[in-house]
Amino acid sequence: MAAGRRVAISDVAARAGVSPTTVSHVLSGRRPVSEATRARVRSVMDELGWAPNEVARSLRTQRTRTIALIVPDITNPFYPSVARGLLDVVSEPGYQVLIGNTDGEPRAERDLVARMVTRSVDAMVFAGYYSKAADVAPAVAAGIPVVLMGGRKAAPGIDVLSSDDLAAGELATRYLIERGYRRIGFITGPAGDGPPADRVLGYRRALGSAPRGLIVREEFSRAGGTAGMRKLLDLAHPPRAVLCTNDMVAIGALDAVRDRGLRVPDDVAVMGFDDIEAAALVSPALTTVSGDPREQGRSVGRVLLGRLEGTAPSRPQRILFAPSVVRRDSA
Amino acid sequence: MAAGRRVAISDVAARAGVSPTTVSHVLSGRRPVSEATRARVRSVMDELGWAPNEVARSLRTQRTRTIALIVPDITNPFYPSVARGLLDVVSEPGYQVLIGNTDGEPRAERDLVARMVTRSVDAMVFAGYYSKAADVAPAVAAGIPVVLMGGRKAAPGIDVLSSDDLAAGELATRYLIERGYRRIGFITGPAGDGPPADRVLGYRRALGSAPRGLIVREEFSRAGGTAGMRKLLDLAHPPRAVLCTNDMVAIGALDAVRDRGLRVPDDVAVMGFDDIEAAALVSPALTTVSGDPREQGRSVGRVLLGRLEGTAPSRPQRILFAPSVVRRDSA
DNA sequence: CTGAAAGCGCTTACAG
DNA sequence: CTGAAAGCGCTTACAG
Repeated sequence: MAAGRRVAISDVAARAGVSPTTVSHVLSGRRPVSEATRARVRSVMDELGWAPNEVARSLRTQRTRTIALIVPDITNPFYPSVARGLLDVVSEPGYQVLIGNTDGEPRAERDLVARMVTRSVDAMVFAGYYSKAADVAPAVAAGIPVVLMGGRKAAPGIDVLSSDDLAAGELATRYLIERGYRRIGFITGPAGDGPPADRVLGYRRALGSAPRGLIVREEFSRAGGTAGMRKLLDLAHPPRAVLCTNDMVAIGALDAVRDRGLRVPDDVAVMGFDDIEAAALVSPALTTVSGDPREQGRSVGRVLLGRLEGTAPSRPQRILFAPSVVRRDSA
Repeated sequence: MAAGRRVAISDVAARAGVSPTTVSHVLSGRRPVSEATRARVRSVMDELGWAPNEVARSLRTQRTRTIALIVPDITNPFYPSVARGLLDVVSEPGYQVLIGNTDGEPRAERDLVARMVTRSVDAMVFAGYYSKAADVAPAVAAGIPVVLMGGRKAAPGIDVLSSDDLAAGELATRYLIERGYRRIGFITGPAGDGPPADRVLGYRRALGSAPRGLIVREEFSRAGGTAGMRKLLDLAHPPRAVLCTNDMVAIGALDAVRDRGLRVPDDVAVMGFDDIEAAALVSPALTTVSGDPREQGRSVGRVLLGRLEGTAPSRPQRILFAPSVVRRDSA
């Protein structure tokens, strides 16, 4: 299939009767080349169908124009959206993205980070459920700019971009309050920290007073949502609105309301977080709070591009993404 | 940040008092190295934290251990699953995947294919809504093995793997027939070819006789499904079961049934294709036909690996993926 | 069991 | 305006 040797810059040079140096310069425009020479070289390039070998170029320039994107599960719709946003901004300047899937396994994470360093990626975005600076230490040591998504704090050489879950919890709660709800329940997961805990924190903050017995802990799943909603509905004074830690849990909560022969939002309003695709498709369509993952990806791309262009070796950033309410029918 | 020059194989060699040749050989195991030397080199590698520079290695070996995955929209959940399946099989042998998003635009497609060739990817998977051999010609010309997903026919240097949509249409229809349905409707999209047309073809084939007036054409959308179902329900003899060209259309059909105060599946059974995430989450949960995208990705990976190992320069393959019914509550 | 040397295909000081 | 040469960091014939 491969018709012998690939054509190289030396072939173009020979055929055009110039040196490789000149060919390189007509390509880059980094130094003047006479009009005549330029035209001749150009036409030989076309004739031979030559394009510079990126690998050779990378070895020489020490830049690969490659960005590593390491995620726990590319199948979780949040990450493809992030990838899309990242591509939106880095494709134009010529970067490509190398994808890695870790399943959240520390071993796979270490392996992937190491391999990406070995491949001399120009930058790295590392997303994890609980990302820490230690996870990307080898990349930082190699001088590769990295942004951590979903982490808690910036560190030397590491920018951190995360959803503002506290703000999200607060926003959702205030949205409900503005619509006249006073007794608002919350179905969350097992105790712990991270995004779920922050969402509850925001809820408490918006409410001012700590709601008594209105926070229920279940699994992070549809079944968990169903169980949680049942408990809330069985209360002497059930809440008139309930916040669910994510959309999947909210969908489970919807199931429970339907099973009881009640109506959403007339009998209970239900609200989720994340805005997964299904949120718009269930019935009633779910009102939820979104962190706009594609925009997060774009933002990550911009930060990285800034680091790559080295415009001011500024101190590590921590950016929190403002959430917004996606208003639909369930609340 | 970068602490000066990266450590290279020559640094390891110097420090271990051997030649780079030997260091390379202890790494590759391609020729015997004395026990003592090997131990010394190994310990210097650890001490210096050296790992071979993949870029230099690629330039020398002419292999990048990189596979390009070019898709129309990484945000369409089918593709992340394919990506996952691909990673499942190619990660172990050390390949990484470079992702490209085309939005189905011919210009972007051409650009990406060209760039990937320039980067010397070892293999390419190109997925499009209507993939053609011409789209990947530059890769084939460069001797890069490519598999086309969603294309119609194999060609020299190109393997084609697609969902078997005809079988899917047939399977869905037979499933319904076995459950006692006789009048079966079909909501499809505007006339054309490709997967939707094949699904209808399979339906006709399973039915034997051409159903009169039970095929309805609408947009490929939720609204299209709603409109289509309304038409079907307005018939003098409405069908008792309806197949929808994809899950989104089926979800729209569900909306229409609900609006009429009818019940699924008691009054009408509804079935979709693709098994998108939302299929399991709507109510009633949608019975659908799946092409198992992750398995498709794995299969693509295996085909590519076979080509890369060059085990038998076999003729181009065309593989059709057998669909299966995902039985839930709507039919 | 080990090493010197060539070469993969570029870009970029250096020199004119 | 142009070219010769070095060098990025490896691997692999070739030689001993």
